Amino acid sequence: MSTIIAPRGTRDILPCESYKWSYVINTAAETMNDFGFNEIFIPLFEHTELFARGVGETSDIVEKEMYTFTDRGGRSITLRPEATAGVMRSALENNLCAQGNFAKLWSYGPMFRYERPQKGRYRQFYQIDAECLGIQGAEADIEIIDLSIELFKRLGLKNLEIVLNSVGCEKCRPVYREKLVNYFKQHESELCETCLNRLDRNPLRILDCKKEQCGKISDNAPDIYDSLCDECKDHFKNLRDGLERLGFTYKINKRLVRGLDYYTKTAFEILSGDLGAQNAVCGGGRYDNLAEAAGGSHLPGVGFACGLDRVIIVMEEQGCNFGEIPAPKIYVVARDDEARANSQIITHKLRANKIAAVNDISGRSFKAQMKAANNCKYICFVNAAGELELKNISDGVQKNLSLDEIIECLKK
RNA sequence: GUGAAUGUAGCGCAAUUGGUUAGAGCUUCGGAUUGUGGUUCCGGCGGUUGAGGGUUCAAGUCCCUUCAUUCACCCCA
Repeated sequence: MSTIIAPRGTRDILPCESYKWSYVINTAAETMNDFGFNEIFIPLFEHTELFARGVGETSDIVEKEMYTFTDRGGRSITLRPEATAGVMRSALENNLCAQGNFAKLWSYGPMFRYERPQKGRYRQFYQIDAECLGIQGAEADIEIIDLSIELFKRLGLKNLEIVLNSVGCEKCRPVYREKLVNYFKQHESELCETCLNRLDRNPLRILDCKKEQCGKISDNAPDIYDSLCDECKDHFKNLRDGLERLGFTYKINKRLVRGLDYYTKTAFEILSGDLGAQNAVCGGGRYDNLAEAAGGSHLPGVGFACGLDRVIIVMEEQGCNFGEIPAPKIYVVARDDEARANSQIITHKLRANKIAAVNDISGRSFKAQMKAANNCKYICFVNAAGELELKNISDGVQKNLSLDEIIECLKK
């Protein structure tokens, strides 16, 4: 019988790494709080229909990447491939934006997509998510981008690039779409096979094709900015002005077409040069039609998703700080075998006073205990008679103290 | 889903190109020395060479299958 291993594309975040994840999540929680975003917990799975309708039938995610199964009640269920649709569903279901109110929400957790794993890409991967619902104006877009940049700044990430685009709305996108199709039809013979496929289903994505021949054709394709309606033009201008007022530099990329169908107007990505081919650490944009697609009433929104796995890879490569590696404050060393019971009692009492304490519970030698104690700040020696000595490891000072005195000393 | 590379102690690696009982290092455990730890020295544990099949007198090494990892394509966080 072979031993069972983790499924492809999943992995364990082991203790030697998990503290880094806690650090990033804690930093995110602080940042979100400073921006007035409230944490929300939503299910890891939803009705398949939510993603099919919300994310879009023609998106790659829905077409080939979802973990979908039928539950025992015959319902079609899907492990969430992204968070926005679920947050939107929850906001509608719980009337978070009733009576013209808005909601600023954040969340984090695992997402699931059936893809071939590679650097910075897993089948179960983690995202930090922020969504601002109920606000039509570009101030919300600006705040969302500001928030993502501030988060990365606090994490110490360097060499990031903001890439910006507008993909229009339900009024102007069809017009642009038609122009595009007409243009590409003239060059049908030169397009690659996948792009030919996109021509009918999702022509905007041809702009995103990285093949050289398609790229050349796209270079002369109609410009989306010529097709934007006045509202979208204004929105995009307000966004750019706002970002400049905050001192951000960004790049416009007309080729930036988010893979999820629900995006309208603003689309943005934050890229890092320190990843491989999967260089986006954060992606987001505005989705004013998602609520209706999910069967609700009109509710505009803008948000981002930040790839935790990728952020941590970049932070490691850039030598960023992950805070202190957690270690107990004090190690209770049994002087001999007869003192072992006492070491457990003392440890128990220290913990009851909220002092992080450990003792050896594996029968190790005195020397081994001393060695293990080396990553603590203090050592407490115990003998069979229950007498205690406290040693400060950094300066080597050691003195006889009662348990109460030790607790008093460590609480400072 | 496609392509390429890789898979040997817990970890990172070696094994004279097919040849005897698969080796050191780090880690771990024990001992000695050091003031009772972080240095040094000695010793122990640790392996069905990813799995299955084949070729051969002989396979870690060659062939096939399979699983997995890594990187890239596609796409995305």
